[in-house]
Amino acid sequence: MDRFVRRMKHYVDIGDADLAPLIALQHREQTFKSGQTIVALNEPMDKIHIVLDGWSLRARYLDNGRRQIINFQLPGDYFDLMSLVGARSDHTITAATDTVLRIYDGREFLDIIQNAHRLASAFWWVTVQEETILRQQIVRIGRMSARERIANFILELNRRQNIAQDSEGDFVPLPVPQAYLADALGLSVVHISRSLTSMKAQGLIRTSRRGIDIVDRNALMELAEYNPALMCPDPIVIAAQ
Amino acid sequence: MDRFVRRMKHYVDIGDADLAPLIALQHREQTFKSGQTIVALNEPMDKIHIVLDGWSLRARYLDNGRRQIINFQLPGDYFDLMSLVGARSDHTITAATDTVLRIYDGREFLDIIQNAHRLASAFWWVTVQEETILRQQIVRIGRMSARERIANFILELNRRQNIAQDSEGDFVPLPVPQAYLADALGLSVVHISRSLTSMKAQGLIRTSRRGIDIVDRNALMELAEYNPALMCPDPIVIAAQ
DNA sequence: CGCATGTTTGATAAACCTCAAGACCGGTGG
DNA sequence: CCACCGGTCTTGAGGTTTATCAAACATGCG
Repeated sequence: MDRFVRRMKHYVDIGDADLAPLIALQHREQTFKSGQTIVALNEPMDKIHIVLDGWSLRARYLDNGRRQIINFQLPGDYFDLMSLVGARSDHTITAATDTVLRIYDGREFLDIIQNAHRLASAFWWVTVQEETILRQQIVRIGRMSARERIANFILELNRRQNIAQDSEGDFVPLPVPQAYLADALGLSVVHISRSLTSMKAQGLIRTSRRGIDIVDRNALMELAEYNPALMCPDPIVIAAQ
Repeated sequence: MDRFVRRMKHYVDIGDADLAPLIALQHREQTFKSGQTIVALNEPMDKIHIVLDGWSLRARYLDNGRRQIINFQLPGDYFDLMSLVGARSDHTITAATDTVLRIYDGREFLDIIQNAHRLASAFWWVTVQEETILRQQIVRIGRMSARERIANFILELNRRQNIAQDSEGDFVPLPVPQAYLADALGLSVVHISRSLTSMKAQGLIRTSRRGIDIVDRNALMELAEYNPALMCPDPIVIAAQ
């Protein structure tokens, strides 16, 4: 529950008392092996998932083996409004690494938040954040060069990671191969590799097997035209009724 | 209210009685000239907008004059979850054509839907649809060729238009210049023009000053890998509590 | 060590962009 | 009614970015 609670508290002034009904709500945990499907295309979504450990991803597959990764879910992420209205999934959700999920029943979850306005507020925030991330992804792949996309994406991952674990580090764990980056950013693996190499040569970042080190954050932010304020709007909570 | 109600009824089995509180809710109408800013970047969002006539658009601007249009709002569209939690806008909203909006106060709107679960359900559906549109936009610009993007986008506009006016036509009004298409699809105006020309030559579409005619829908759908079922999930309503 | 998986590098090709000029079109004023 | 004007669309030529293919190189693991 840890990182998830930390994240909600980051958005909303919510106390343990408010969270109690959620904690009391029945749930189960399930582990998925890397590559395993969590929610298949067109499957009715009636469960709420929360990532406890690992990364999952949303993606759509085109012919010619093309894949577009819509976004990644990091620990603390992953709650889906669609589950609350019982829609069918318009994309696939897959474990990007070995992943541990906490799973609630959508119907029961809905009952809880309908009667706990502070909690509802918190989940609206999560949904707002999710939309912001989608919009940012559109800007990235629509109008940015390869290097800009990568810089921007690294900074976003860093920001999300730091929120989830309440830290301030400059290291961005990247537990997936570069091919995943490619499919997220609409580029080829080869070009990702070349761009990373040039960014390393320029002293912007360092890479290792486990992730990326931000060396020159200012330069990276300039390259990425990254404005964290736009990614993480101030928590302004509408008081519960 | 027309097209907006029609749209909600398309998603949710909602009667006039359910809609009554919304209709009774105080609101105003406002007209924006083409190009006028409706919501500025970083402005607190405390109002709910509904497009009565015209198109508006969400966009982000980068340096070098680059613009990425995130999506268009057509008549009947445009409700923003962000307004309900009082977040600041992370993008600009602009009138793409002369536009008439119906505007509610976010706080009052929230009170209404918190006490009308069927109505809340309907708005969740609208939000789910919005997210679906964002995801589709990501797939388009991330992994599709220029012609595929255009084909896909035309079909989506056509679908949305048909839902809003409960029609089945093959004509897609396009009240904005091709430069807008370019900024939405992450392409240059020149390449948009060339691609449209080649699609006309191939007998897929016809163009006129006012819009695009779908000539060979099947071929267009194949080119676009377009699956309407993924764009418009079946309305499965969770019964109001 | 040998294998599978992932990354880097090189060479070539395709897609798309930019710049620039010309054509079209709708509206406006004479 | 015509001429002109601004905005938009089209076409051409040449350049840049990115993709593709293929091979070499690393790395982790049994």
